[in-house]
Amino acid sequence: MSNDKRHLKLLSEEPCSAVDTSEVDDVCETSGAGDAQLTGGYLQVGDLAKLTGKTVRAIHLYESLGLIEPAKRSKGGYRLFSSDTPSRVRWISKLQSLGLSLSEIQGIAERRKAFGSARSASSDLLTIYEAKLREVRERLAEYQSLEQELVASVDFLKACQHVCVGEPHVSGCSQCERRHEESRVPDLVSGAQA
Amino acid sequence: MSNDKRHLKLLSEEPCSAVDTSEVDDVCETSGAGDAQLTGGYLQVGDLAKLTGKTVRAIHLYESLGLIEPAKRSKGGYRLFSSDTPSRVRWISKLQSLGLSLSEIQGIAERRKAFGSARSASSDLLTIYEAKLREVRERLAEYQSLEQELVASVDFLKACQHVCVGEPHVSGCSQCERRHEESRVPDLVSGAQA
DNA sequence: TTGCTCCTCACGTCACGTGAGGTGGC
DNA sequence: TTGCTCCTCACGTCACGTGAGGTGGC
Repeated sequence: MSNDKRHLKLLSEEPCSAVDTSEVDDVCETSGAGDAQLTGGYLQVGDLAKLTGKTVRAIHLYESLGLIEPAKRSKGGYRLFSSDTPSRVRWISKLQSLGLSLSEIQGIAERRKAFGSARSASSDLLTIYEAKLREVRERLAEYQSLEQELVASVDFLKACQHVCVGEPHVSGCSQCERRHEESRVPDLVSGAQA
Repeated sequence: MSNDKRHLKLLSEEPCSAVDTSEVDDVCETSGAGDAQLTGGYLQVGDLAKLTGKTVRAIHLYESLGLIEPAKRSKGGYRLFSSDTPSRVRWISKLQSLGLSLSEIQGIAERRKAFGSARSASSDLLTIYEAKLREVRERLAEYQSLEQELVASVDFLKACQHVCVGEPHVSGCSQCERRHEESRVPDLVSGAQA
């Protein structure tokens, strides 16, 4: 009935690599030309990308939408981000994983600015997260049933491999399937026939 | 390191509604103008859409890509689909949920046609499904950690509601958070600050 | 000078969404 | 005739991808 067209993108978590020689505790340094220590503690866009698993293009997009902002620019025009930006980008990423569009995320950010009180700001987030928690649990159930169907399909196809001796033609599959007595043919197998 | 840009769309399962007066066992009839019994057992595009939770536009797209095909057309040009098409569309849908693009699905369908033997056709599917099973299990783990972070964030924000008495300004949140002694501030909460 | 990273356009892509203008079928 | 469903273009959308052509910084 409802046309739920939500996309759910999942994060590649990319945790900080262990070596961390800096005193700033929220930023993992990467060795090389873009090292934050060479840019006075700031992160270049490539560093930010690596730390968050996003592309440079995506980060440019988030900036153009007002979701993040470089602390300043180098004299050559390079964006220099402060050390709390990775956390901000991860926040955007996780909200996307929860099915929010970038314009919905803009809305949340703008409401947060508009709210006078901390109480109403946190209450706004609370409402959203409670709803998303219910949705995520539904998605989890759907994924688990997909997992089960994959398991059933793999089992079924392995049985095919044993039954189909002597290289019969593909067109025979629809008849053959009726002879796997064990159980019903999974959608992932039956749908594969044109 | 790797830029995994997979989208995962989830299905709205839309199981057949119970009432089924037809003899065809794979199709649930919907009452009304589009009733398959009025079109000689065939399904109109709107029926197919309802049965699969897809839009008419999506079904047109799948046809243009050669993934499905109407059994015939009415004299007025209406597409008439046979009763096994819903299963085919659900197959497409589930492969999309597994992160396959429509052109990848085209590839699978074309290879299936090209394969001479049933054995090699099922072995092709088997390879794909085994890989997808591993991916789905990774996604499940990621979703579960998202769920946990949502739970932690909801708890945290509820604590905020109790701590923030007297309508302090939002800007105070970053200081306030340090006083919730219980645990670390979740990304979903800390990232919300600009 | 070399090599890597960055800059700003700006068009391309994927899976549809959304009308526009018209016709079929009971 | 009315109302619902369908038809075929064809442009729009969302979150980027992917060059093009040029410059910064060690």
